[in-house]
Amino acid sequence: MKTALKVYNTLARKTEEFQPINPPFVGLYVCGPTVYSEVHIGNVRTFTSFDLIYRYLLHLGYKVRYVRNITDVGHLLDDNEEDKISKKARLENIEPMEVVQRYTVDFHKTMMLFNTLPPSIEPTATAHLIEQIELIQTILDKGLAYESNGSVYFDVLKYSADHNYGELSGRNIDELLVNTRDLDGQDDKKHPADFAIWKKAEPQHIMKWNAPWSLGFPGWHLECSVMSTKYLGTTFDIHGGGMDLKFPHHECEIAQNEAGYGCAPAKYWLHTNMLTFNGRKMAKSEGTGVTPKEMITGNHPLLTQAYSPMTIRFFMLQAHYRSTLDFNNEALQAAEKGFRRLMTAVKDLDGLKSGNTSFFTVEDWKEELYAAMNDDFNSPIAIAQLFEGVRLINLMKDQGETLTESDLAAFTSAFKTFITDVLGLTTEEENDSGEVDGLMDFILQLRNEAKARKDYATSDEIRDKLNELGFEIKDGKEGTTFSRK
RNA sequence: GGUCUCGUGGCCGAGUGGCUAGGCAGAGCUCUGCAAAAGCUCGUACAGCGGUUCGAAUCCGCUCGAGACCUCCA
Repeated sequence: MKTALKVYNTLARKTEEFQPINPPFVGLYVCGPTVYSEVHIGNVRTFTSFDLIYRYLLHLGYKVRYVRNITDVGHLLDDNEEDKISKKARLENIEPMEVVQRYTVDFHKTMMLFNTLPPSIEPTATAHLIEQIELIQTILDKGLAYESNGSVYFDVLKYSADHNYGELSGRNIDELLVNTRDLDGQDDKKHPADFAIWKKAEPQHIMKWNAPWSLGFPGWHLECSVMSTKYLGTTFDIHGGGMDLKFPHHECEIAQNEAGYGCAPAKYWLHTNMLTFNGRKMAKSEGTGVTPKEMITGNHPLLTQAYSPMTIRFFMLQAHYRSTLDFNNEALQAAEKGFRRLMTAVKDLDGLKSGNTSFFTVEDWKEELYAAMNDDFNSPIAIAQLFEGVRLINLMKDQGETLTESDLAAFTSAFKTFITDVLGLTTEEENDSGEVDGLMDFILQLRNEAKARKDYATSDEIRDKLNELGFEIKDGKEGTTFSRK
């Protein structure tokens, strides 16, 4: 390969060459979902983006430990309001951990539909309470947090005396201090910019644990600091998440790690962009989230039809992970057709015969594929290159072009590997047994016999009827094939 | 109000100082009994106005428009 992998590092605000701390090992931490409701399709995009990144790192031969947490501790909505998980539990009159269980299972099922690989470790916040309490104590001991009415707050002002709080999200502390909104009920804090690392629970709060400071629950940012450190070490390679987590979540995480462990948690910070719907960000809290189920069933007022998980995955991969992607029916339908054409080519690849000469240079074609992915995981370009491959495949199939045996093998392998292993695209199961194939072969044989005796009335009738039933008939040079519409 | 991002052909979406992105849709042609599929060709796009430059969609400034973060959020 001529090019090296480069990644856009939010911390540096530029694209940098990717150099793992301990090659061939790579530590990758991604902020996972809060399991208080179904994920929406925007969440799916983020995890699909990191799935692409994970898959490509694996493909390059790195030994990746991919950690993605499950946030199962509720966190405050805002003042005097109970947290999301407790609220949901109260509304549905069930245990908070039932909420957690239900939506964790749902999350896994959904991500499997979209063919994302499971992480190596998927730790939960509730299972790491002890570690979180320990980190709070450490930060307290170092004098960078203070206790107030049973809650513990991170002392941002004191921390920023010799640390650059705001380095990730590009804010400076003075502006932050001036611009922090004045919320009620923050009297416990010395300063509005301070954030809770332990919060005393109100009596009605259901999820709570005993800690030296109070019966309460940990601050939201804490779990990631603790779990990433526990499983990947104090400094690991890549920390990822949605752009919306840059501030305050990731900024606070860095501060906690610096304060508690004395070093920055990650070398590279990668942030994925949002999915918009009619130009607006999807957010659970805004009620603008379209769920994967609604997408797959088409059961949503703004959708004119259902879209399969692979169509959606392909659609997402056609945009770069750092760009916003807007959603509409026309674009999704285009993706559906394009995806089908791509997968048809994959199938056609197996029927190709090699020749004595090659009509293009496989290595050059491959090189561009890798160059695209090495450029900060540019999947849209990689897909464009794959479509160039589709054209080449069709030329071999229909126009008599050839590759030598070894070139054809190399091309086939690269083409398939990229689609299946790197992009994670699979043929949608048509839940056929061999029965349909057998039946179709028989019917098409009858039709070809009719054609042979120029009985076009019969052959067209068969084709039209099969068409109605959802099968598309194609008469090619090498015989007749069919596909589902 | 502060910080920042973006505005590309009918739609989605790459690129980013001079070289074809790609997909879908549309038009024409070839192949074919017809059709489908496929191949080839085409539209000459970069919000507007200035500036820098031999040359800008790409750099700078302004204007307009959209969005994100500053508060839970992927």
